[in-house]
Amino acid sequence: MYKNQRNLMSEKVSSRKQQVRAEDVARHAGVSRVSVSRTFTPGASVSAATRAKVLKSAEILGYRVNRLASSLNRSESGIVALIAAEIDTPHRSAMIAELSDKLQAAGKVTMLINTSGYEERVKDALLQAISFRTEAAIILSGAPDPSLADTCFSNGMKLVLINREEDFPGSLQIGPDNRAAGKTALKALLRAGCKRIALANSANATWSILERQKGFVDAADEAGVEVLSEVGGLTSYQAGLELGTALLDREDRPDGIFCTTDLIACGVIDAARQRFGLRTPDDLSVIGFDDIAQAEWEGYDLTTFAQPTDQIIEKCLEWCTTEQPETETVKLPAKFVWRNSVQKARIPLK
Amino acid sequence: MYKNQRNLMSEKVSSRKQQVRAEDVARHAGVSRVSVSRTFTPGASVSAATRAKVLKSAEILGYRVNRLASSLNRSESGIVALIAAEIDTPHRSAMIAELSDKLQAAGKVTMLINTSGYEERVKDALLQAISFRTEAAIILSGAPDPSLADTCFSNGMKLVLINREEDFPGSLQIGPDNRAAGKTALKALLRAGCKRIALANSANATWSILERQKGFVDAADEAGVEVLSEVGGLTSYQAGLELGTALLDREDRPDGIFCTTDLIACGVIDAARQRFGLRTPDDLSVIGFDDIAQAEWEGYDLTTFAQPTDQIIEKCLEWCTTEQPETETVKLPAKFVWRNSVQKARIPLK
DNA sequence: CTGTTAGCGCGTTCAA
DNA sequence: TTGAACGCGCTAACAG
Repeated sequence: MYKNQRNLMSEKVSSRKQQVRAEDVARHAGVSRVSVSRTFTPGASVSAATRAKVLKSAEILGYRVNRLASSLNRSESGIVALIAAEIDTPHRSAMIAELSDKLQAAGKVTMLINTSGYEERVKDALLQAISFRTEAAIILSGAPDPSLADTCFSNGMKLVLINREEDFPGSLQIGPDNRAAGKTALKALLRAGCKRIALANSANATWSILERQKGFVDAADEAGVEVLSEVGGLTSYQAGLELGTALLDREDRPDGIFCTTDLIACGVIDAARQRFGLRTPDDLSVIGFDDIAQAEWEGYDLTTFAQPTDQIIEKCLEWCTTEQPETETVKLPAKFVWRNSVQKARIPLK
Repeated sequence: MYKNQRNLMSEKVSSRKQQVRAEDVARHAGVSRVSVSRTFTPGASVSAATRAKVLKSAEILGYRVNRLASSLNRSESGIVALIAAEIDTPHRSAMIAELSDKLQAAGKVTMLINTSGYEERVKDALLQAISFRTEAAIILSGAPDPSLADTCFSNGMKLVLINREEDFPGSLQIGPDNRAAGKTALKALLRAGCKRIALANSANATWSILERQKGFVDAADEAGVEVLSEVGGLTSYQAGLELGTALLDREDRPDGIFCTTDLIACGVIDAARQRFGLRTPDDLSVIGFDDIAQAEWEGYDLTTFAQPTDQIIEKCLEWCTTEQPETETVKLPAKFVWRNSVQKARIPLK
């Protein structure tokens, strides 16, 4: 007999993991198992008396609804996958902190999938999300394999790509307007009176970072300004140090540098200060991107662009809870944050 | 009739979310549903021929085993909960990055629960973990309600407390030996020839941070050294700025400061440099704790203690995969990382 | 408002 | 090796 196997076996002998079930609570409370279920289902009709009995018994037995089982039944897992690499990076971790917080507030549960390492992991991550019948997957880094689009869609899984534009039907693609920011950065350096303008970028820049670079370079072309371009290393503080050192070592030393990320900018500022004895903004103007916590630190006081994090997340959640959303691309303006790493002339740009 | 409802209803009319099931694959491959299940169960016996057919059909239909369902059946969810606050903080995010990476490598899935905000959320987080029949919960910040111990235990959920000692039966309590580190810090400052020694700590320090403080102060008492103690603010860079300013403003300005975290240390160093024109290590020796990425930045070059992260995580995973682990408390030595924020005398301490 | 019944998708027996 | 039957814990639908 299967039916009573569990109850017949001694607890210690059982190989199955024990847990308190609705049936246990029902027995304890002297009601039917369904009444227990109803007590924990918002909007279900149970009399106050039964409800009270159930709650009391549940409390005593330490009962919690098994969401694995209820998800299976209602085909709504309540889980949202966050797929990201380098999650210990300032901007990325801030994004994850905000996202997980807001997801919880919306009653969702977040499953974090770390894809640091090889690119292939993004595909695996997505497959894992599908396995868990995740309601949505929010991809913060890397590109998903388009061949998975159908599988996602046929499992009713929403997809959001942050900071990346990809041909992935049915997804929301959202991020800051990187090109516009690059353009603004150039204008700001020009207005600050910079004569020799440079760009510092990493060699393994992502799509969105390259967009910033393009915006900057294009604007320079339009303005007829030459850009000293230094590209190398990873997107990190260390790269910034090296890029800064290389730039400041030049005979035609730049006096205004746009760094595609704040981490790079911090490295550049430290290279200037520690290795060349130069100070921002007096000797050198520096602009970054992301507005990480360190940008505000007194040793950097970095003028930068704040990612429209709140708006991105708001739109994300709205989209994830929409029934059958259409493919959509959203570009939000990055806010220019004036601090004190750019020479005088604090003229607001537009 | 329930049985065929799903197939009878037009896909568009159905309110249930559609998904590819093992049964669909079985039909497509012309085998029984059980064969499909076996194909995806490691170690099950299926003939190569059936297996091939199943895999092909699964590929075509985009089938993925529903882990919600399989978890329910095998009562092993494969999910591990990570419960943490302030996950955008350097040390915390590094910890989460490492943990999630290693968990994945061990075949587990991580559920991230953000408890920033009010303390009560730790309890909710644990309840949520229980609901999802998480195999283990790793608590990185805050203290769980001991009343939940039974519920955790009766659901077979393992519990790990990192950096906190609490009366929570059945759990693993693990972290660095904070007292010993505090002691080492004092010795290092003395050997560096510091005459006026100070401590900078936040006003809302956690248990483990207070331990560092105690270790430092106790060692000072033993050595008969007076400690200028400045306590205030949150455990943050901003607090470090203020604490540093307060300390350096004193008439008996300290020449050696132990900061209970690296973030505070960075603030103190910036206060010294930006507000008083003092440099480390020439005018001031500073020691931190955590060895965050910024400690290595050239502008700080901070002497600090590295958390034994790898060992903590290793032990964590080992413990989580043990059948019925006993309550255990583990203290691991924090590694003293010499950089250049402490005056000369680089004498390794033991 | 309550209890009975059916089924969510899967893995695991048991008997062939 | 394969298929039939059962149950994991739960909720939705049905009937009273």
